[in-house]
Amino acid sequence: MSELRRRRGRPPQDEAGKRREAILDAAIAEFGDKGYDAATIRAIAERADVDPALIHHYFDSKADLFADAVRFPLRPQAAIDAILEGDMDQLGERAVRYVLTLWENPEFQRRAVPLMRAAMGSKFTTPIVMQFLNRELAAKVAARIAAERQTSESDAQYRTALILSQMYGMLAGRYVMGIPGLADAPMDDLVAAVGATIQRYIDTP
Amino acid sequence: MSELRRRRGRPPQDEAGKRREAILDAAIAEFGDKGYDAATIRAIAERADVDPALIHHYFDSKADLFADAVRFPLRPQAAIDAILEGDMDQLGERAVRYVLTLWENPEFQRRAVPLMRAAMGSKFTTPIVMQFLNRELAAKVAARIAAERQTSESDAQYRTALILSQMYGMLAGRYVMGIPGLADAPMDDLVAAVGATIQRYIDTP
DNA sequence: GTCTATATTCCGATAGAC
DNA sequence: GTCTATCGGAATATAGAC
Repeated sequence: MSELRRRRGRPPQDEAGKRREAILDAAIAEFGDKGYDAATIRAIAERADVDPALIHHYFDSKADLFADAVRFPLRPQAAIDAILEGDMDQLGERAVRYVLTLWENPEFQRRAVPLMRAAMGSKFTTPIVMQFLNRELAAKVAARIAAERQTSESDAQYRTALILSQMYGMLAGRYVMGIPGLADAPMDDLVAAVGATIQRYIDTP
Repeated sequence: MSELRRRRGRPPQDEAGKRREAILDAAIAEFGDKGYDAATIRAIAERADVDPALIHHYFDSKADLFADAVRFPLRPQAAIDAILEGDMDQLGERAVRYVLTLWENPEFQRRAVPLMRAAMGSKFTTPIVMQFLNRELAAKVAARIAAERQTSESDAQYRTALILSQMYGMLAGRYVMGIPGLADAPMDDLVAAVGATIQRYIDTP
């Protein structure tokens, strides 16, 4: 009995933090498959071939583990500014191409999927994701639109929201839900089609 | 003690199915607030001021309760055909206006939100929602586009997926996540802006 | 129809030996 | 760092009295 137990006397510390990495990797996969609530620490431990208690040794709580698991994708920060700086006429296509290229990176995708799920998960998780999204992205886009197009602040916010809604729908459909026709579409097709939409949300009065 | 218990000796059967309605109403609210996994039968029972066991009397399982709670929104079925029948040139605006009008109905919205959450909830809930969506909606749209525009089946599927992605993003942003600028936009503005997008996804080669 | 009581399982988290 | 053992609670679900 007790055969679900981890094998005992594990070589203490294979290499520095190797098991910790395995835990994070398993957590990303579990949160990505099941969403935050349905994912369990025990299932993550089993997936990482690790004792559940070890997870609590490395991470204080389930919420902390989730935060660490999705930390990576927040990186692109710098590139966003560069994209917004270019000429306004091709901003739509440029933005879509950048976002899609980012998502084609499997490492990014794996960490971003749990965040996309959390954004729609509950009325409690939504504001957490939205706060980050607004601070890192939406505010900058709205400011750029307001400055260039010289519209009111609320109009810029409205245009930004339209852009976000199409971006979210595209990414959710392609990478999370796997909608047929969208998940397997060539990137260039999407850049042209959705890029034109974004551009129109920027331009049209 | 045991003061969390329901008051005993409830008037047997207020009116036919009145408590059952209260349970369904509470379930819609809980599933809408927290999503399927985080919502609990106990919390639903407390919200409905009902004993948890009574829920199991009316509904066999949590999944059954969820299914019954969101059953209503599947109704519009008939109207979809009417919208697709009209002239192709204004199909975009017509579709957006119809969808938004539907969602402005609070009864529809309350039941549709849990479904939208479930669509992004996990890799297990996604196909359940998608199957319904495809059968009731996507297939018809794709057929109409393929017939009218005389494109290949896969091209029609691609266009339909683009349309769905923008629709999902708009509804999720406006009614589920409550994105500022989108949640409070006048319906006519959205009909014009998003309607034009949908129309372009139908038309542009 | 309604509720008490409970079976059964699983959860996140902790204490402490090694 | 790793694992055993377990705490304390909450989950869904069921059996059966009233």
